[in-house]
Amino acid sequence: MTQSKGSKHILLIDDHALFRVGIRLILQSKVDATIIEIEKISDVTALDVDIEVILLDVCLPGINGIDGMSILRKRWPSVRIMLLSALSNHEDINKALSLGASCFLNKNTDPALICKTVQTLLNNQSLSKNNVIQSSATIVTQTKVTLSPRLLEVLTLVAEGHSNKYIADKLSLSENTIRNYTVALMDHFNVNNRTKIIIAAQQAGYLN
Amino acid sequence: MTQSKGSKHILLIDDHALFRVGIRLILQSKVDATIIEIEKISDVTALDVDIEVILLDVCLPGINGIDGMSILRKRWPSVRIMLLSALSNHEDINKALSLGASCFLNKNTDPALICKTVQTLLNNQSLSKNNVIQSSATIVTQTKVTLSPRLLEVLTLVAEGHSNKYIADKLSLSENTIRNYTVALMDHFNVNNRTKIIIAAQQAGYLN
DNA sequence: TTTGTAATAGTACATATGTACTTTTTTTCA
DNA sequence: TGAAAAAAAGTACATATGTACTATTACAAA
Repeated sequence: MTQSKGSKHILLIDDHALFRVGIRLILQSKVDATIIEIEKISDVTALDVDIEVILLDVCLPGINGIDGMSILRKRWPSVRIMLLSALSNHEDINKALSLGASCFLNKNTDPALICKTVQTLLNNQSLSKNNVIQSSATIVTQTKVTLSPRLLEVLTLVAEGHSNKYIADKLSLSENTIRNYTVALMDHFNVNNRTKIIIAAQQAGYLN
Repeated sequence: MTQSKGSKHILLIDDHALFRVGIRLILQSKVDATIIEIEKISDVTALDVDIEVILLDVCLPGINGIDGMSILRKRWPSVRIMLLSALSNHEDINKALSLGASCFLNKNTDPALICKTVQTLLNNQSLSKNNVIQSSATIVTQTKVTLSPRLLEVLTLVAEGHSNKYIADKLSLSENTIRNYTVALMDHFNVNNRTKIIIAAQQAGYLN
């Protein structure tokens, strides 16, 4: 599988060169995208590309992967993030998923499964539920697909405190449509009212 | 007027020693409080006192007075802030007032009026409307009194995204009471729904 | 000692939000 | 080309919020 037209980009963030080489080797022949490597979260400032998928090590020098997610999200609002960790505890997993990670997986996960997952995310498909927990040592979890541009637009307006009616007028849409979008946002963030949408979106770095 | 029982504290923030001396002289004999002086916003970290009123210069080295208000508000949620400036433009005034300043006044305001205003704020009274704009050069403006402890408590819960019903149960109050409090919060921040309460409170430094 | 404010609670009504679906059209991609 | 997803809009109903008042109690300050 070689690169085609739109050429997507995967960003690999890990401070161990050896691990980066390993991942690159696993993905390179199987996945249709350019792989970019950096060592730590703060290196993203130097990048000037659109990124579709990020493979992010939890344990990093400086800002750790989980706390760094909001920085990455601010930079690329629709990016899908895969967290990688040597050992995985439930707290990390839950925090990562609630902050909008697409999955969380153990570094000793079967390479074929890593490839498959990356490709699914590149395709902007939702991960299948049957790989929620794989085998004893290997953990993979899934959430929903990222927010569409329109949802992101509505999110911004909701976060400015506007009513559905105002947003509808502003975007020349019906109030029902905006209501449907706020429902989609509540589903996405797993909350049940618009104030919690704002709080969750702030924490996940979707705003500002 | 000498100091009595509870001894209140006024914090004077200005980088010009000469001005600080001037203000101290004006206030000392007329106002019933201890006056503490610092040169810049960042010096507040060293303070370990409750402050009731802050006289804050707009033009400061480092963080300017208006931007620094949220830091001061975080430190003392109920403090009443008086902004002082040599020249006063409408933008500054409006921003300051929307961020919860109690008044904005020109440095060449009549000393007697400064004293009277400080004393009114110390007494936790609302400033009278007739000193909104005094004479040509001198500007004084007013807003409401700061949030009571109970309102601050409700604000925190609203800002966590909870419903009126939930907050009522949590505080063992009626839902009607919470509704009355949210109205008070909307009045205070000059907004018309709870999401805007959160946004305004965040900007003013009431949260975190 | 009266005046004022905070804290509490209420009523009644209008409007906004949230829940739970169906439907149509357009775009995208395998 | 055909299936899937995004975008748009609808209906109907339940619940939450916002508006606009009144009322009681307790406490603190002039």
